[in-house]
Amino acid sequence: MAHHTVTIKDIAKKLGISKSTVSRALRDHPNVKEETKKAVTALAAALDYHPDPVARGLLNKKTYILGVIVPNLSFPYFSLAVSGMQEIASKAGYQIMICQSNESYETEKAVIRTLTANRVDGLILSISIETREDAHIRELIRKKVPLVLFDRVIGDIPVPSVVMDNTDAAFRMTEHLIEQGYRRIAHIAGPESLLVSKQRVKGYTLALRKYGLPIDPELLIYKGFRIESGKEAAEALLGLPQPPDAIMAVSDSAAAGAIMAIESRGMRVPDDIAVSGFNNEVYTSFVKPPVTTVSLPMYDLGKEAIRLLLRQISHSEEPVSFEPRVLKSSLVIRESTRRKADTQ
Amino acid sequence: MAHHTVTIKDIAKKLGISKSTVSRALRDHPNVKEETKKAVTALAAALDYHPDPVARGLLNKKTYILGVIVPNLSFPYFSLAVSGMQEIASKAGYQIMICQSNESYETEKAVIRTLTANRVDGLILSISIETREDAHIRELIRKKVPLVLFDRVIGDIPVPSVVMDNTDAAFRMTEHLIEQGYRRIAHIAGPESLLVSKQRVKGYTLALRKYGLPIDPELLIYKGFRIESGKEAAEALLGLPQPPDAIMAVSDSAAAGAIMAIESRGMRVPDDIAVSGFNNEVYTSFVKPPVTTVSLPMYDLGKEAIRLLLRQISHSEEPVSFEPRVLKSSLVIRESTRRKADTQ
DNA sequence: CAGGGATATACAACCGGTTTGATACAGGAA
DNA sequence: TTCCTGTATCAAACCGGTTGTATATCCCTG
Repeated sequence: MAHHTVTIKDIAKKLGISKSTVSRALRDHPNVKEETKKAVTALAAALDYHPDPVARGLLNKKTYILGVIVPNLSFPYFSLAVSGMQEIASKAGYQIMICQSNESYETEKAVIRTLTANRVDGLILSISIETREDAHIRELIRKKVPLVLFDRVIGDIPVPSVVMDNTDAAFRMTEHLIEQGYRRIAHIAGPESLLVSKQRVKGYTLALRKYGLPIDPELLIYKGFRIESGKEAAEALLGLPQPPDAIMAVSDSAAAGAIMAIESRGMRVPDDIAVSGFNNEVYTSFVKPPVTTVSLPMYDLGKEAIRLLLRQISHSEEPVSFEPRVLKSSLVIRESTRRKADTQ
Repeated sequence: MAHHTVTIKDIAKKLGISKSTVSRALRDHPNVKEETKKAVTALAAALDYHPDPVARGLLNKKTYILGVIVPNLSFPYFSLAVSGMQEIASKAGYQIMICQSNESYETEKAVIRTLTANRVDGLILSISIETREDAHIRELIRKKVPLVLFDRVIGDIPVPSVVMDNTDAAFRMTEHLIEQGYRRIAHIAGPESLLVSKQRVKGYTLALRKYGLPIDPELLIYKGFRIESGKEAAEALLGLPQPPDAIMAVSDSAAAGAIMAIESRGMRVPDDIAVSGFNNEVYTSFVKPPVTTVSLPMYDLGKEAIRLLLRQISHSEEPVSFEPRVLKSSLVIRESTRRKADTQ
C-alpha cells in the first residue's frame, strides 16, 4: 500500500480536531455541532474514506460475516439456496462465507473450526452424508455460536432449522402414482443416514398404507442421490421376480439413472414402468420422457435460513423456536408418470 | 459471550509473564527460552486458545480472505470453478468470500466495493454479461488490489487471467461437424458483449474458412446461454429459406433449446440437423440423442486462478504476466452429431 | 453573580494481537 | 575489573476504530 488508506486520524488531523469527534460526527452523534458534522462528512467523501470493518470488528466483536457450510456447491440444489441466502444477507449488511464439506464429516468439522476461528457472526449448516454424530454441533451450542440448520438437519437438537416438507412431498408423489393406476411402487431412497431420506421413506409408506397397498421391503432401496445410485438400484429392482410398475426416486439424478437402466433393458418409461424424481432440475423438462418431479423452494429455504440466523444475532436473548420451519414443495406432473394403461 | 474467549493476555497473566513473550513463544521466536515456550504452548492448548484473526488482520493488514465474484452460482459452470478455488485457497490458509453479480453491472460494482471495503487480500472476477466498461477494474489496479480475471475476462487490460481455449475449442467443434459431413453449419453464439462469445465465433469462422466453406452471416446468431435463447435462435434458423444442416450452440442449455425447437417442427436430431453444445453438463450424456459437447476444465480453471492470485499476494513486487493462461478443453463426441447420411 | 445544565470537544483507554526499544543478567574477552 | 555480546524478558506503542470521562464554554435561572 504505497498511498496508505485514509483513516479517521487523517481526517482529524486535516480538520484540526480529535479522532473521537470525527468518529462521532460520522455516526451522527447528537453532541456534535452541525457545522463540524458537515465539514467531516464532506472531507470524508472527498478523501473517499471508508471505515475499516476489521478495526470495527475488533472492538465490537462483530465481523458482519455469516458462515455457510453446504455439502457441495456444484449441485443447483444447494447453490440455489446459497443465492437466496446472499440476497437476504447483503440486504442486512452481512457478507457470506461459503464452505463445502464435500460430504465429508472431517471436512465439515474442519471448516466449522476455520469459520468460528474467523469469528463469523453466525453459522448456517447443511450436514454431510457422513455426519452421524452431533458432538460438533453441540459444541457450537455450548459456545453460543448463533446457528441455523437447513435442509439436511439433524434430529433432536436445540437449534432452529428450516426444512422442506419431505414427508408430505413423498406422500403426495406416492399418492399421485397410486392415482395414476400404479400398484407396485418402488422407492429408490437416499442415504440412510440422512433425515431427509427417512422422511421421504416415511411419506412413501404412509401413502401406501393409506391406500391399503402392501409394503414390500424389497421395493425400498436406500442408495443415494446420484445417477449411478439410481441405475444400480433400478437394476436390482428390475431383477426381482415381481418387478415394480413404478419407481419413485429420491432425486432427479437417481431418476435419470433409473430411466437409463430401464431403457437399457429394452423397456419403456412410462409404458412399462413409471419413474418420478425430486428437485425439478432443469433437464427434467426436456429429457424424453419429461420427468415428473417435486419442485423444492431451495431459494426460499436459503432466505429463511438467513432470516432465522439474523433474528438470533440481533435479539440474542429472545427465545428462538427450535421447531423446524417447514417450507412447502409442489408436484410437477409430467409424462414419465402418465396414467397406467389398463393391462388386465 | 458469557465466558469470554481466551486471549494472549489470559495466558500471560496465568504464567506471570508478559503478552509479548507469549506472542513470541507462540510464533517460535528464537529469543524465547525453550522452557517458556513449552509452558506457553501447553497452556494455550489446554485453554483451547486460538489467535484472533481480526486482531492480527488489523495489525498486518491481511485478512486471509479472498473475494470471488461470479455472475451466478446456480450453474455448475461457475460453482465447479469455485470448488476448485476453495481447494487451493484453503490449502494455502485462505478463506474465500463468494459473491454473485447476477449478470448485473451495477451489482458487480457493488460487490467489488463491499469486498474491498472488507479488506480482502485479493479478488477473482468473472465479469457479468452487462459489463461493457472496465473503469471499475482499472480502479482496482490503481488501488493495487491483487486481481485475477477468469473465464469471462476483459481484453486489453494489465491483469493476469485464466481462460479456456475458446477459439480452439470452437474451431475443433466446427471441424468435427465438417468432418461428419455437415456443410451448412450455423452457430448460436453467446451474448455479443462477452469475449468468450467472440472467441468461439472466431474459431467457428476460422474452421469454415480453412475448409473453404462460405461464411453466411444469416447462420450466425448472437443470443445467449440459456434454453430460451437456443430455442429462439433455432426457430429463426429453421425459418430461413436455406436452413442449416448443423447447429453449433454456445452452451449445452442453448443446444437443448435448439433441439426442442427442431423436434417441435417434427424434425429429428441428428438425422435432419445436427446439434452440438458446450460445457459437458451431466444431462448431455443421457438426453436423447446424447449431445456432442465440449468438456471444459472449470475445476482446474478455478484452481489456477487462485494460484495466480496467491502468487501476486506473496511476492507482491515480482512481475506477473498479463498473458492469459489458457487451459485446454476436449471434445466429447456423442450421438447428436452422428455422420451425416449421404443425401444426394 | 454563583451554580446548574446543556453543548461541544479533547483525552485516554480499549479491542487482541505484533513489534520496537529498553532493561537485566548471564558469560567471555581484553 | 571493565567492556562487550548474547540471551531472555518486559513495557509501550501501534493498527483504526469506539466510547467513557474530563474539560471548557455557553446559556439560563435564582
